[in-house]
Amino acid sequence: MADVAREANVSVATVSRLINNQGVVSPDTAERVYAAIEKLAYEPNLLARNLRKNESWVILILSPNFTNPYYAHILSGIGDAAAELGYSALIFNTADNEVREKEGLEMLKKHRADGAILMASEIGCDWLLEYSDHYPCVQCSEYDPAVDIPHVSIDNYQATCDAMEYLIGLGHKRIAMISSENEYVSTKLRLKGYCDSLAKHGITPCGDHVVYASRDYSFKSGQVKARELLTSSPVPTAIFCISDTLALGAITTVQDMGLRVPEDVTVIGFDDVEFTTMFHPYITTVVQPCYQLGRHSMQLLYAQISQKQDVPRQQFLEHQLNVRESSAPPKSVD
Amino acid sequence: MADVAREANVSVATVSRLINNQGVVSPDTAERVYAAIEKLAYEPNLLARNLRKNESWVILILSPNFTNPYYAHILSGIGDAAAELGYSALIFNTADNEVREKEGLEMLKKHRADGAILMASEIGCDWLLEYSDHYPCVQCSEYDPAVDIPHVSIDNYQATCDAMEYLIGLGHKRIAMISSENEYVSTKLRLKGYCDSLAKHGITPCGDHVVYASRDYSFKSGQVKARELLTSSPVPTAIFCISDTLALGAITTVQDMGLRVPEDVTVIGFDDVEFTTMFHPYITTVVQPCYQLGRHSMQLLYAQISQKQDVPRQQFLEHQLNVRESSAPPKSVD
DNA sequence: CTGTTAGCGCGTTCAA
DNA sequence: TTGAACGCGCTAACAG
Repeated sequence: MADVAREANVSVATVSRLINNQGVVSPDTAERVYAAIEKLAYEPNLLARNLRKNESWVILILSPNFTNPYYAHILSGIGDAAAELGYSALIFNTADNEVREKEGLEMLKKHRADGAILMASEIGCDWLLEYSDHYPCVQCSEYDPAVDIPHVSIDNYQATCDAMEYLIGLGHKRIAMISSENEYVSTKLRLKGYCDSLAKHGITPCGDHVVYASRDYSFKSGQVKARELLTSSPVPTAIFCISDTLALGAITTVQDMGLRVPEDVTVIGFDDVEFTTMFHPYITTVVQPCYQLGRHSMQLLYAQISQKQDVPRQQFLEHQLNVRESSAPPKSVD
Repeated sequence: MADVAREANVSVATVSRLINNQGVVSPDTAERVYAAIEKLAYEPNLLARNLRKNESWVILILSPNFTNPYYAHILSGIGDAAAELGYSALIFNTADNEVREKEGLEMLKKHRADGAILMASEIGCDWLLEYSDHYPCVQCSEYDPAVDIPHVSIDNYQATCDAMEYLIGLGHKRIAMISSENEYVSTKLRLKGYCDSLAKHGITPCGDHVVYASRDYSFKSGQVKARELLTSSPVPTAIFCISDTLALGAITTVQDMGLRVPEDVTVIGFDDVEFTTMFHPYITTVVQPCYQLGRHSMQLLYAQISQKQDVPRQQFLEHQLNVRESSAPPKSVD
């Protein structure tokens, strides 16, 4: 910057004013400065600027992993929105580990980032308040209703009710659910939506018809749990899975057991990731707007960082039931 | 830091020396300082430290997207290795766009990052030298053999030859290839491996048997191109696809046309992403060690940043052919 | 409209 | 073994 100033015969203050569009600079000096910047290929040193202004223009993304397509799409949305707002996005893999998560949040204290977006917080994450009280934080998809941190998600309860209404409308009565053993609020709400919907229609759920897959919704655990369901009695005519990967696992197992989807068993999923339409039967699923979830999280974070007034604590995005090939009425209505 | 110094009755220099393990500090003053750090929950300000040392401890990852599982796994490897080395990983979505790519690399000039890892560079990327000459850069998976930038990848030529030897060994003679219209070195080398392998066995390739899918290996284009192949004459008995997504598209098309995989047509893929074993037929494919590709890229970048001597310009990782269910001998050997 | 100057928080001389 | 002082490159307050 000093070089530019010398080259243009002005002071560094003038150069600074110009590149920050601050104050007024006469047209001809401006031209000289721009010429010097061009000539010397000058780029401002963010290290110095950020120290001076005490801001990093970096945001932190905490995720249990980046290969799961669900997280990958959210990541994508955050990244794009961040870039548009002039921020750089730092990724931090928590490996689903609270210690790692705290490690990541320490970045905030060290001024490496101006704020953080957290994915996959479980119920009982009040310890997060220690950070969110001091630094801008947003939770994406998962949150604790009892903990007051701004978050964005879909309405998991309503989404599940929609799916259940659809299944019940199809004539299904013996509807099973493959839930998960994690402590996500989405898991809780989906279970509640399932139970309430059955109750509303006077259907008594069979105790064996709710099973719990691995915390990360693995394909394999979907297979295992589907087998459990199909060997239980009475056998369900429909299986509601809280993720597409689980649904895919369930479908393969149904088929391996010599049954057909949807003729013998209906299977529906949740999320709508790519592979739902990569092979038949295309999977009927509840669509989550992952990319938009990411974008809105970033915007919410930005609102906090820029100290906007009345930042919403909660934001719900629209979900949608996509009916495809893996669902149909039950064979015989008993 | 001044607070800590005051609290411990020492100067800031002593505090600094201590947290950087520099010089010698007497045990008892050290203890006082540590106590003060603990008491005040002091965390060094990276903004200031980095300005002083003129380094950011951030590395930049340029990728055309983060949702493609292939890139997502590399990203994961880079991120983990970076964290182990004390670096933070910045993601930058180039959207397969050269302008965006340059935009990303400008981060280096601005001192936002100490180095960059580039994915998906095409042949003819000499313009990159403008950056790689001044800042540490590594190319992951793709590179230009004519451009001297350190890179890590598999041996695409040998990998393709291995796959072709397997197909030919199975008895296939009419082997088609779904390549891509991009300009990646991997695409070139795989095409060469395909041609050379056929020639080596005295098989004259049919001109119609090499088709070019979309640059991003989309599922849909795999379907379209497979249909072209299966309606050409003579009909191929095997299709070698340069990505698993293409292979999956091809398989669904084969099936939609009333044929069976592998009984009527053999299909093999490349990369080995999750869905190769998510439904039948499990896909025979060439395994790329994506995660390791990412890790090694980061290590190579680190070697450059720390000015190690004799940083290798080229690094090949092991590939492997995974034979599964989508490949078999042709029905009739003609 | 422009220049001088202080200081962001730290690491690193140099002198004591 | 410790502390005082300087400066990294920049922005902002103030003076002119």
